[in-house]
Amino acid sequence: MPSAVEKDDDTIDVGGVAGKRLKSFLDRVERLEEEKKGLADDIKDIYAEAKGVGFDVKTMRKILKLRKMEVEKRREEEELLELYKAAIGLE
Amino acid sequence: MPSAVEKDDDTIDVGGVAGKRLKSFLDRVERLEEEKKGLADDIKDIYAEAKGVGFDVKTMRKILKLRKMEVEKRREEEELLELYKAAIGLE
Amino acid sequence: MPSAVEKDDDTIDVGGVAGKRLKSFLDRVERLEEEKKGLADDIKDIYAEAKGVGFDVKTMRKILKLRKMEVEKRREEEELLELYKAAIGLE
Amino acid sequence: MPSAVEKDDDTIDVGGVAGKRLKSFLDRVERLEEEKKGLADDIKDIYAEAKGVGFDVKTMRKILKLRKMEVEKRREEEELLELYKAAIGLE
DNA sequence: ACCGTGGTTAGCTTTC
DNA sequence: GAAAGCTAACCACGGT
Repeated sequence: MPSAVEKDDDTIDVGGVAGKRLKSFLDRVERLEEEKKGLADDIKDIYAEAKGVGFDVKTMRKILKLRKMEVEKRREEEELLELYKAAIGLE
Repeated sequence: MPSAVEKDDDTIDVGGVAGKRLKSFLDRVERLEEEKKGLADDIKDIYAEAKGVGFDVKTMRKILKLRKMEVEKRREEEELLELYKAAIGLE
Repeated sequence: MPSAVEKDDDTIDVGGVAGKRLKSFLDRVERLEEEKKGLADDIKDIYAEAKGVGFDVKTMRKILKLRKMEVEKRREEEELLELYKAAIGLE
Repeated sequence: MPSAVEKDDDTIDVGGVAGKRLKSFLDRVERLEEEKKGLADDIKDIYAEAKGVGFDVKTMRKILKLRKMEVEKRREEEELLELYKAAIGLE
C-alpha cells in the first residue's frame, strides 16, 4: 500500500486520500437527499389522506404559504427593529 | 363549549371538528417541511465544506446525478420486464 | 395614421413598433405551439394503431423511456468528463 | 432466412414480423417526439429573444393563454349552435 | 448584484 | 373519477 502522497496543488488524487474525502462528501449528501425524499413522501401521504376526507389540497398549500409569509414578515420586522436600535446606539 | 355538531354533508365545519382535523394536517405538513428545510441546509453546508477544501461543487452534483440515474435505470428495467411478462400473459 | 414614434427608453409603445414586435413574437410562438400539438396528436394516433394490432401501449412507452434514459446517461457521462477536466485545470 | 411464422395468439414474436412492426411503431414515435422537442426549443428561443428586447415572458404566456381560451370559447359556441339546429330538425 | 441553470412544485392531460 | 405521467411555472443556488 502506497503512503499518502504529498500534494501541493489542488488536483484530484484519484484513489488516494482526496478521493476518499470526496467519496465521503458524496455519501453524506446522498444520505441526506434520501432522508429529504422520505420526508417529501411523508408530506405527499398526508395530503393524500386529507384529500381522502374531503379537504382541498390546493387550498391547504395556499394556507401554509400564507402562514410562512407571515412568519417571515414578523422575523424581518424584528430584524429591522434590531437594526434601528443598533443605529441609535441602543443595546 | 358546544357539543360536536352532527353533519350529514361534506361542508367544512369551521371551528368544529373538521377545522381541528384540518389544522392537524397542516401542522403535520409544516413540521415535515421544516425538517426538510433542515436537511437542505445540511446539504448546502457539506457542499460549502467540500468547496473549501478544493472540490468542484458542480462536478460533485453531476456525479450524484449520474449515480441516481443508474439506480433509476435499473429500476425501470425491472419494471419493463414485469410489464413484458404481463403483456404476454405470463404470471 | 401616426408616423413611427421616436423612442429612447424601453417603455412599451402600445400600438406602435413595440406592439408590432410583440405581436410578431406571439404569432410565432402560437404557430409553433400548433405544430407541437399536431405532433402530439400524431403520436397519439400511432399508439392507438399499435394498440389496435395488439401491442401494449404502456410497455411501449416504457421502452422508449428507457431508450431515452440511456441516451441521457451517455450525454451526462460526457459532460461529467468535461467537468472533471475543467476541475483539474486541464484544457 | 426463416419464413414468417404463422401466429394465432397475441404473444410477441421476438425477432419476427411482430417485432419488426413494433420497432417501426417505436421509431415513428421517437422521431415525432424529437420533432416535438425541437419545436419546444424553438419556442424557448423566441421567448428568450423577446426577453432580450425587454418583453416580459410571463405576460406573453398569459396573453397566449387568453387568446387560446377565446378561440376555444368561440368553437364551443358554434358547436352548441349546431346542436340546437340538429335538435330542432334543422339541417 | 445579476444572470443563467438546475431542481422543485403545481397544473394538466391522459389512462385505466 | 382516481391515478399517473408530462409539461410548464417557480424558486433557489452557483457562477460571473
